[in-house]
Amino acid sequence: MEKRKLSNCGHTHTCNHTVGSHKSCISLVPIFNHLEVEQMDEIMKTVQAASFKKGEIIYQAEDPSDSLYIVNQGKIRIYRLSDSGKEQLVRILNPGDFTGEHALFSESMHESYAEAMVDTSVCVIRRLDLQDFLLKYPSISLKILEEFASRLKQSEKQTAQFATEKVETRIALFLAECYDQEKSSTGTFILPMSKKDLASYLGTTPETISRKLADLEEQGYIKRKTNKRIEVLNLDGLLLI
Amino acid sequence: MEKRKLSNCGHTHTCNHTVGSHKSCISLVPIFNHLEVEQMDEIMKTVQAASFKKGEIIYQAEDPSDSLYIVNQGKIRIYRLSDSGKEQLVRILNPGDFTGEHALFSESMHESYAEAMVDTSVCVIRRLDLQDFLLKYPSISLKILEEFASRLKQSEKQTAQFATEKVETRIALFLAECYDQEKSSTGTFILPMSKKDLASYLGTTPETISRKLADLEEQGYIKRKTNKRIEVLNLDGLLLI
DNA sequence: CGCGGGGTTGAACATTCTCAAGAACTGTGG
DNA sequence: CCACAGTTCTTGAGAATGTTCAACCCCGCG
Repeated sequence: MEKRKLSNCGHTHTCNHTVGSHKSCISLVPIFNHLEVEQMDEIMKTVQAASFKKGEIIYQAEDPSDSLYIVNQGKIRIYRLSDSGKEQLVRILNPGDFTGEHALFSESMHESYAEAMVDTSVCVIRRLDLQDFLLKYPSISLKILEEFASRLKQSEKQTAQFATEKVETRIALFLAECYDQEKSSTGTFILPMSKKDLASYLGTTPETISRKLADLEEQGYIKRKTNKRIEVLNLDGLLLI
Repeated sequence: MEKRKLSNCGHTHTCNHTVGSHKSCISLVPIFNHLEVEQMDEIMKTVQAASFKKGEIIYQAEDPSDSLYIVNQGKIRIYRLSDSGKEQLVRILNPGDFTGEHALFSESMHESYAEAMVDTSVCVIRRLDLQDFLLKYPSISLKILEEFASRLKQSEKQTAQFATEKVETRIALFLAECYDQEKSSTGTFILPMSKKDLASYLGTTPETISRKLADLEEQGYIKRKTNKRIEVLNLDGLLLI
């Protein structure tokens, strides 16, 4: 956190240049997007803005966790370090995504690291402010519970995948998922991260990713168009690996 | 769900024999144990009891999920099946634990299986009843959020462990954790499940479990007293593997 | 006492990792 | 616009780690 810039934009409405972007930031988040204008304004008063340069650490393991971070612009890498020092990429946050939720409702430490992948601006809500708000407007709790439930489901699914599937299968499933999400008409999609990050995310090495992609191409399931762009030739086949 | 017995014990207070056990069941659960007597009674009115014989399935993947299950007596195995048909043990529920939370807040399907490991009785709360209750008493939401946050944290930790640690390390960490939880004065603990289940939980095979335990014993970290009872000789060593 | 399931052990095999070297890409300054 | 430096990516070969399959053991239970 070397050159971090913090500006409080809620209590005084003098810094007009950022208020607008906060609002759009907050309203992007599923948790909040059903709120009335007045409630939204109330939240806005407690929100702070912060920006981070590429490579800066937003929080790290062992830091006390007491804020929710919502991405306004940019990209954030969330990763963990194992006891043996190996890194695992947990997820990548894009505008509208948030992090910091795990410790928001219980006082505790972060167990992961958040790093700005590019210059990034975020909105910060402190735990106590959010808790007040939740007690006042219970409907938000249900939204958050929904989001938590969905993350939990996703995480348990991923755990099961690690436990039961081999690397090749995990890669194939990942490709299929990316393809699904982009649903471009060209039959192609773009890998959402570097192969290095992908390896870390899937619990393997860049070398293995490289080799398996070559295998999949050789077997006619996919075709590598450029470094990051991949064409899917046989989706059903991919899902059966 | 062959011989499942359902009895509604809330709306009429005639079946005294079970009301007591429900109450103790509910009050065991962290989510509810801070409630006032009146609120508790209100919940009790919406709770149903169910019992399952050893081996019976409580719910399975694809079943619509609309209830929270709280274990009163017995043991429940929660597991998943991968696309390729392999099974992964997600967790084992003991009295006071609950399941069904993932889909409680969003309409969806179960993705896992719940099977009674022994004769088991549970309390069931339907989604809509619980949601009403949450909106009425927001403080419960915070408790549930806390529980969710803790599960999410745990699950992400486990995912990261699968992604970065080899089987031997995962086993060592698991042993250390069991040892911690039992903190018996004898320096021993009891494996909480069969080696078969343990293999499924840790994403490996019974053969590997067997071999690694033999290795750990040979290297002087542990000593197998009986089939399930293990003595820890060098905890620090275990944690460094 | 024999049956069956879990548990253990061995040997061959499959998968993935590691290390090392070279190729391709990216961004930067001239 | 090009050349260079620093990455990231790919490929190869050998080593480590786990899995599979098969045989056997052990113990509880009918």
